Amino acid sequence: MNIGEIARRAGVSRSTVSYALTGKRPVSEATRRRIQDVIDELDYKPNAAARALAEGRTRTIGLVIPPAAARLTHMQLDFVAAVVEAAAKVDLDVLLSPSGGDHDRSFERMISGRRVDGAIVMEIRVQDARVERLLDEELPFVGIGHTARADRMCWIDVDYATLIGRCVHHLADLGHSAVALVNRSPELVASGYGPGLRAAEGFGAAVAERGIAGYAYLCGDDAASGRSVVERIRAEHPEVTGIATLNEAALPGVQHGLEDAGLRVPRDVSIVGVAAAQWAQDFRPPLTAADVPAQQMGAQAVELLVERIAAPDTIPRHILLTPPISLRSSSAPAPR
Amino acid sequence: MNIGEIARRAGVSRSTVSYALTGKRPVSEATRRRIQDVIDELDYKPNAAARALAEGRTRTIGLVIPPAAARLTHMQLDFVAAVVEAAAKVDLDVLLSPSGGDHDRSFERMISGRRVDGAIVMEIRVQDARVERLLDEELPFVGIGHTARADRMCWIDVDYATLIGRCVHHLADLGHSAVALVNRSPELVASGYGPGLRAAEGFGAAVAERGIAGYAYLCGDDAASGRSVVERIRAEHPEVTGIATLNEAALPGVQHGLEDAGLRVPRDVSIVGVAAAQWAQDFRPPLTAADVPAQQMGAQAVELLVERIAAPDTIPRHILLTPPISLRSSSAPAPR
DNA sequence: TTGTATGCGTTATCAT
DNA sequence: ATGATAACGCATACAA
Repeated sequence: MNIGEIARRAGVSRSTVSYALTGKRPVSEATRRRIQDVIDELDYKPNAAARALAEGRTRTIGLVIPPAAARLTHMQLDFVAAVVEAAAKVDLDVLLSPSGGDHDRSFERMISGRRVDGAIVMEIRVQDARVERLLDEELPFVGIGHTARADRMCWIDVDYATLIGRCVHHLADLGHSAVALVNRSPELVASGYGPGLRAAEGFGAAVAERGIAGYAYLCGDDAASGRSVVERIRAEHPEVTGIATLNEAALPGVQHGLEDAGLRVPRDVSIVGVAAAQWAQDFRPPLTAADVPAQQMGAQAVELLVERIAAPDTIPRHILLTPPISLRSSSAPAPR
Repeated sequence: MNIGEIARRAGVSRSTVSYALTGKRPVSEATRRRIQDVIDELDYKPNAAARALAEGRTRTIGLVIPPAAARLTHMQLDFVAAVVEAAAKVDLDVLLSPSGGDHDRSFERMISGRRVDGAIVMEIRVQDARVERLLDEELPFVGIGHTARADRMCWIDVDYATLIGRCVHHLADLGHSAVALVNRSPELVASGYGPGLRAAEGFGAAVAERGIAGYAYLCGDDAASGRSVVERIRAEHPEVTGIATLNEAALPGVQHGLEDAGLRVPRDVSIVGVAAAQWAQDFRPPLTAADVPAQQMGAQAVELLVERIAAPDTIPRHILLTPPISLRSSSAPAPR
């Protein structure tokens, strides 16, 4: 079923059908109805590929997610969900590309095949090949996270340096004098993962400012690693009574590890994190944390992208969020 | 950059370039090289929409996910991840459509716009408008889950009736004489959600067979509901010492609720579930559960779909999985 | 208000 | 082994 067939049955030309559909040209009420009847009868829908070819746009956006998708964190999952919902709301389809490094086939198909009108890229690294690729392909995009050269792109991010700093201050305020940072995985941070690097900075600055002892640990993004990082902290710095973290996935393991060591949260050890709100609430005990508004961010990313697609040559906008810390039950005054 | 430009610069016709690219017709080594050089130089990639239009296929599959995407369970997330990975592996792109009922715009775009060569539909209900739609549109698809008329479609599913039955038998074997089923949400089950209905059947059959007391409860897919269902169970049937569930999302709340009531797992109450393996392991205490191999299922769904796209008129294949229960730490002999 | 003709970038069917 | 050319289904500039 194509537009020609509709035109034939309605006794009009193809262009009239097309215009009746798009409304880009006035069509008399009579013929409009006649056409609509035929369309309804055969339930005709224009072919997306043909339309994309003729129109030069696909009405689709790409969403570039981390490749090891099975290990998406709650926060990442919330981003994906929010992006998909927000896109659907403005009648945009979402094409998923699981790609991290460069030269990824699905990423390349998306970009150079012009399968999408624009893209949202998750888990941006400080230097990111995908960003370079998108820039020189001149495809509109927005990052969730930003590169070192932040001015060249459109992005939305969370101010991890400040947030982890606030975690430290909160712990210091509670009287903790030795704290540890449980950062993301060694591989991720080594590859220049922005939040990891910035969290480390913020942590260093804050402990220096407060004059307390601070020890930064890298930790794999899984429960087992969380467990073992606790063992390392206990062995190397048993005086630590406060933990700041942005590693959601490790936290259940951290919790188990503390339990194994006979330590209770928050009586013996306080934990303060940066995490998705929903997740922080459901943690046990409910986690004192800077709640990252992942859903809102996903929706805003779509907004930014839509803007950018409409006006690709304006200067890139940025949004940097610094959500407040929500006090819950995982932090308490330092034990005496 | 289009194929014509490549042809011009290489001094050949467009068709020759096309054939050099697809290999569907022999091309002399000399011209092939010449063409390839031009292609590499301009890094030309064929336009996806044009190709789709000419070829009649999009090299894209649709993935229909539940609409309230923010609340995807771990198991659902694992499906999505597995599908995306498996699809990427065979150079298929994935278009996401968050749609539950019928008449969903993104679903309709996908189907009638012929944006995809086939689709994978998650969270199938016993009677499912999307399935009907796909059937009469004659678009190849496979369901994760099956309808009442299972023979008409291609699907892969988990045998919830049997698995929940096994949970009950496991509890009975441990001496529990009063058990409860924590099912999925009232809305979901009321709308004919297969796993919910089949779990209830399996539960009923098993408690009858063992001659123990069994109480089936519906429960929203969230922690708060989990908490309140425990309160209800405690109030109405305080003798219950065993819980069988397929409601992952409620389980943290169930756990909290039991704690609030001063009950410990598994000392006072045993919990046995049907859940994603990863999640069951990370639960506290590690959950005795039938581990749903979500990743494998996602990959198999893609395989089935690829098969079906290649041969749409063969009789539909089905895969019904019954993974064994993995004993972990959430189940123990009934308290005396 | 409506119709005609052309272009979008490929693939594929004829020819040669 | 290669070239011309007609689809593919729609949008739109140009005519009437």
